Amino acid sequence: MVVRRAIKIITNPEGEEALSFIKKHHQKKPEKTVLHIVGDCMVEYDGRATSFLDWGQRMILLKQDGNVLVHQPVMREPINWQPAGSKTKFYTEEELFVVSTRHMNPSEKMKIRFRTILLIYIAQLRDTSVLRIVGMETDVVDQIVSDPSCIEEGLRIQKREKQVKSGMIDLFGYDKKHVPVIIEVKRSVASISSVHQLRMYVNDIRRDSDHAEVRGILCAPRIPDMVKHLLVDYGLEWQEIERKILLHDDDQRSLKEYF
Amino acid sequence: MVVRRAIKIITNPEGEEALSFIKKHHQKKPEKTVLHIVGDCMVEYDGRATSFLDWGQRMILLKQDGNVLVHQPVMREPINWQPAGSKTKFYTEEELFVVSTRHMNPSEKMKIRFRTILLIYIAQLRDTSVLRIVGMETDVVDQIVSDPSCIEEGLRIQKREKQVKSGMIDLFGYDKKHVPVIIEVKRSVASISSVHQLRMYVNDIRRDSDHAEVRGILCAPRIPDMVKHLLVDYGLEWQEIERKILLHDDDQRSLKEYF
DNA sequence: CCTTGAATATCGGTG
DNA sequence: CACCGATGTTCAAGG
Repeated sequence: MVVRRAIKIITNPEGEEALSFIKKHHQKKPEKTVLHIVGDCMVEYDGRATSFLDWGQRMILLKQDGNVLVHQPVMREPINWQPAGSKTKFYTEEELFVVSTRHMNPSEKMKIRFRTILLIYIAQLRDTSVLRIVGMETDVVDQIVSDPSCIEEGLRIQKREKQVKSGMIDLFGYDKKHVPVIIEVKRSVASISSVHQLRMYVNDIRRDSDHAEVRGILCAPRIPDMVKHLLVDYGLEWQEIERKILLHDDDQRSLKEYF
Repeated sequence: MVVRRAIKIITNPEGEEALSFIKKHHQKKPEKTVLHIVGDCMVEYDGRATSFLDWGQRMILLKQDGNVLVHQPVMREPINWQPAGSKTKFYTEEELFVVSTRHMNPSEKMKIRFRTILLIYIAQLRDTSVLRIVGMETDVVDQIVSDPSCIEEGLRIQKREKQVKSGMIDLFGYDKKHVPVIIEVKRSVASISSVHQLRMYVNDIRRDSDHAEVRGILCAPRIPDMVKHLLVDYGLEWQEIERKILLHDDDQRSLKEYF
């Protein structure tokens, strides 16, 4: 069944026209409508930061949850925005159409003044679908727990998520010589801060246990040379692990069908 | 169909209509035009991850730089997207209008199939303005330099951006008892890694100077309790600072004028 | 080109 | 509500 829901459009309106158009179609139930404006505007923002954006042609999107996005013709990110829960008012000021948005906690406000408006549309969109991410990554921690030999022969894992002073150790165990082993797992690229983290854990365990020797292993899909050098400096070890992705059968079928 | 000089609009087109509309107005110079589609669609994505999004009414934005955003009626983030540099093709498949986007390195593809289209517009937008943000971290550093007493009475700043082994110290000076003081400034929320950083700097200075005592102060607008505890553990200090915005005269005027 | 760190990060899960 | 960790993070700066 094809459902065609209402969309209201106005092109090239003057300020007052735009205002009455929005008052008529948006103000009643803004929590059910999206509003899109294309036009030449300038933007002021004050809140967590403060910014000014001079005149230019942009696309403004007001969503049902109060999000307001100001998109330039390039870039993935909006150049300005207001977070969900923001309240928006519309008015004219010196014949210019103004969109003014406020948010509480954190306190933020954004003001968009339009010099020219090319298009406004207002629509009640319905979308109940949720994204299914099917490339379920096999949990590396699970993988190591179920088969510690993938890290090293004779390794026994004793605990996962072991709390120590500096934070939470991903995996804790002992090697075949009964030396304590700390394993820090990173999902993507390991960074220098991962090394610091691991180093702190090793120190914590060294202090708290009677073992003079404590090993630390950093596990990640990719470990830059810089990080490896630092690991060597601190007497730590590493293991580059592969990310395994499991697809469900029906997703396999879908993938083949669509691409 | 309503046509204006700077923006082309079509409403409620069938698949073939939509296709010829886009071929006519977009395909010539996609690097100069933005394209926006509102309609009932489903989205498949495969690349760094893999995902499926079932039918629903969404807003699709193709930007001049190849970015493609799929926006649901809620949320600040696009539910699906393709990065800048992506190439997009349009065609019909079993009478459905399809937008297919590819990106190289990393290899990613996204396919949007439309069941119903409410609106398409194509526009050549011009926006040369850049965002001016005021209230940067350097301002906080400036603030402390110009008035060290905002941190502590008797504090003297000797150097900013002092290079040590582990990195760059934001501010270095001495307190009223001539004890070296290292100040690490964070623009927003301080994290545990900030503590590690500061701790390394303190150790560096302790090693390189003859002072047995070296103080380290973490300055940030917000410091979580966890981080404070860690600071206490390591004998470090902190100061929650307020972001003061130093505005240029014209910005002052703007702020006063607009808010 | 690679790497690093910041962000008005956003967003979801957990206590 | 606060905090923490992941993100298909994105983005800009620096080597």
